[in-house]
Amino acid sequence: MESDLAVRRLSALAQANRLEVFRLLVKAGPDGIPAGEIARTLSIAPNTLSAQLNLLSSAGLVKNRREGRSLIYSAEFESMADLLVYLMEDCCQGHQAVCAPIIAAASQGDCCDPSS
Amino acid sequence: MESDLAVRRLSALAQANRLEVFRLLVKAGPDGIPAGEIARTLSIAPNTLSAQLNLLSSAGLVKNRREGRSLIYSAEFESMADLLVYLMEDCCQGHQAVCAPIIAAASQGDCCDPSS
DNA sequence: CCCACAGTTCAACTATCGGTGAAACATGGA
DNA sequence: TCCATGTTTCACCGATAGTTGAACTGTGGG
Repeated sequence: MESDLAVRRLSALAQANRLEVFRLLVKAGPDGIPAGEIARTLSIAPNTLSAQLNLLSSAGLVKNRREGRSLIYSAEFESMADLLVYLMEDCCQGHQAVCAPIIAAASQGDCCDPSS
Repeated sequence: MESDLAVRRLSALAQANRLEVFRLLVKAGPDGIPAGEIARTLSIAPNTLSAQLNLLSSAGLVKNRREGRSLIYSAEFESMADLLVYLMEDCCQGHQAVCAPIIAAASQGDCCDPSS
């Protein structure tokens, strides 16, 4: 990934509302959530939320599809994975303090089960 | 980790200069680099860099020690690990698209060797 | 003690960001 | 066709971030 794109994704996540929105969408999974429901859930004005979703979308962290009158937003899981891999890429020049806890967390089921 | 702290760390990394500085320090390892050398390496004015380092420092991503006339900065690897774990925590509600590539990257030696 | 060097702090400027109200657009039902 | 619903777009405002020049602190050498 290019440094520029990493900065755009990091700054897309570097705001309380957007981080909450993204985490909500991540929890929701591939099915996603309509914009209006996100707005009600997080108590964000619809127009404000729309701007935030636009930003997340142009950073490639979120996508949307229309379903009737609703726009369903969902997380772009691969982009998120790219970002995390990028942040870890140059982490371990002979010392494992960075990655070891992450692998441990993943292996202990804090995240997904690596055995499947 | 609290959401507030995650936002502070993400926004500390969400800027081209600071992301480069942090990655440089990560590559440098625990020994760290003097502020002046960082400034020369990345062509950043010393006072500008100082402000950036302050921000990274107050986010807990960087620490410094004095050595003679130099201030040696180094990455806080545990904080970085905390942040990455936080971003992965709620990632996998029944689907593994997020974490699988990360574990794969770590296992394939893109990061550190998980076997040791 | 004085000076040079390494960094930091301060004040100021500009640019960008996040939020709001009003209006517009898109879709589906009566 | 008209209207209600769901969402976006636009213009604007206040607040915050990043950079710069100037002055300051702290350390070591002669």
